[in-house]
Amino acid sequence: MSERNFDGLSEPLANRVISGLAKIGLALRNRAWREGERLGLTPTQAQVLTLLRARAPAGARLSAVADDLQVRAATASDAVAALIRKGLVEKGRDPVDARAVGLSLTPEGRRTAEEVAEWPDFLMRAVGTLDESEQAVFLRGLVKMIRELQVRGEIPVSRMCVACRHFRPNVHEDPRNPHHCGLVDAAFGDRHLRFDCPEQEPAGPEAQQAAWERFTASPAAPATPSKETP
Amino acid sequence: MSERNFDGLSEPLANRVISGLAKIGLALRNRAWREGERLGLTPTQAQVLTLLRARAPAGARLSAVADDLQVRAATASDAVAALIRKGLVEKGRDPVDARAVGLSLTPEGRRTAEEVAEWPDFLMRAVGTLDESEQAVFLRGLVKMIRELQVRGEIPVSRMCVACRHFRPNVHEDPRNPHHCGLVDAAFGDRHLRFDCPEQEPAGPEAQQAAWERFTASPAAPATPSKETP
DNA sequence: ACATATATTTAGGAGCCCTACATATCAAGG
DNA sequence: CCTTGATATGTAGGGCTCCTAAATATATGT
Repeated sequence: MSERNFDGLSEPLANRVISGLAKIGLALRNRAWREGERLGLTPTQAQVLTLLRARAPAGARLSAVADDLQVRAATASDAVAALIRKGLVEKGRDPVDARAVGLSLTPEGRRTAEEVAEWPDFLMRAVGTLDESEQAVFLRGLVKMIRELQVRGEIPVSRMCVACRHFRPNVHEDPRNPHHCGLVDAAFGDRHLRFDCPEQEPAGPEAQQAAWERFTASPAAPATPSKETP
Repeated sequence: MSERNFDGLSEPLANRVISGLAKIGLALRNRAWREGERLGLTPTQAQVLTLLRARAPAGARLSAVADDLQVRAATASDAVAALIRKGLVEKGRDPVDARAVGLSLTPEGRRTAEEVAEWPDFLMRAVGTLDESEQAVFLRGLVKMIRELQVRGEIPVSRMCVACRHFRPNVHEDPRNPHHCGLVDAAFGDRHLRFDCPEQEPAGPEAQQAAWERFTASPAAPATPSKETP
């Protein structure tokens, strides 16, 4: 009677995942346009402010901004010029390399950046409809995808835990907090993994690879305790 | 000694999820800029082509395009004008409403749209690093988030399974295929949920709510058999 | 010192995205 | 039929986003 095979007639699962991600990406950008109007900011400018806020107080070079935003240096230069016109960003020459400029937020830029940081609140509620373990699995999935993109050179590397020299995955018994951060000397779980940790220090390629294998070896979150007993 | 509490010192989990989603959204858009150059398309134009491809052969009105892209009608009009100049899109008056324009792809537009559909392949590989059950949980999470955004009016409603009158969640025993689609009369699972099913017919508000409750009542996929042992 | 590489800026061009404002058309009511 | 108000689209103008190409200044290596 009714036993058709949906797996046969539908496109790969990954297609649907991507279309969902695209929908959220679109929502984020369009939200940024609308919110930005209140503050006189465009999405790109807002991203620059956010980046400089994350990098404060050290600041960042123009080329670092361009890299992070995945645009050409010329585009980044435009956006920064607009922000300087608005009094939100300052530039100063880098003492060690006179070609480079060091960008930093003005006090008003700092205030504005704080406001920008609240834009994604509308998504917070949506993420909040997932229970904690769903969120953890979801985050782990994002980490896996983003790392793959970074390894392939599709997107710029960011300061992820999984590429950090202090990251020691799956070293604890507690299934909720199996990993360890050597820097703060504390156990943590998938749900704590960061994409942009200010303290991150990249590990060497082999160490990174080894940690990655150990990280991905055990299935997911607190779902299944590992098979191996040390 | 070393038992610090990471939950206490880190930001809410949802923040990290959002920052990951933002990274992927950024990657998608910047990828679109770069790929678009080959075909002489901008991201917005590409989205219009993709939408018209999905809506073929019926076509779509300009206002529908604007809605879907979450931009003002004027912006959509601009983008469409560019596509018409390039010979990829045609417009004809709608027979029932002489104010409206019906947009459709030209043969060349159709070809171009096929190429555009392949852009997200770079993400396919990234999604592919998740195993099937991870992907299913991930997709389910996206569905929950996107539905929440739609219910709140934060993003335009799309033709999602979970809002369809043919959707009957959790009616089968098979944990891999617990749902049923009344239209094709077949069982399916979380991994088959669509965001833009061409056949979707919206259910009434109460029916939608009831289906949603039944859908979210059971935890996730076959991913977490934590307590029950078959 | 001299070529080459790097960091940034400028110029020019198509397009994005908005707000206003202008048309055309529909749907109702008188 | 003929206003009135809502709807569907288009035009104009402005600031920005993006790009490439080309200029400028500085660093680095031989």
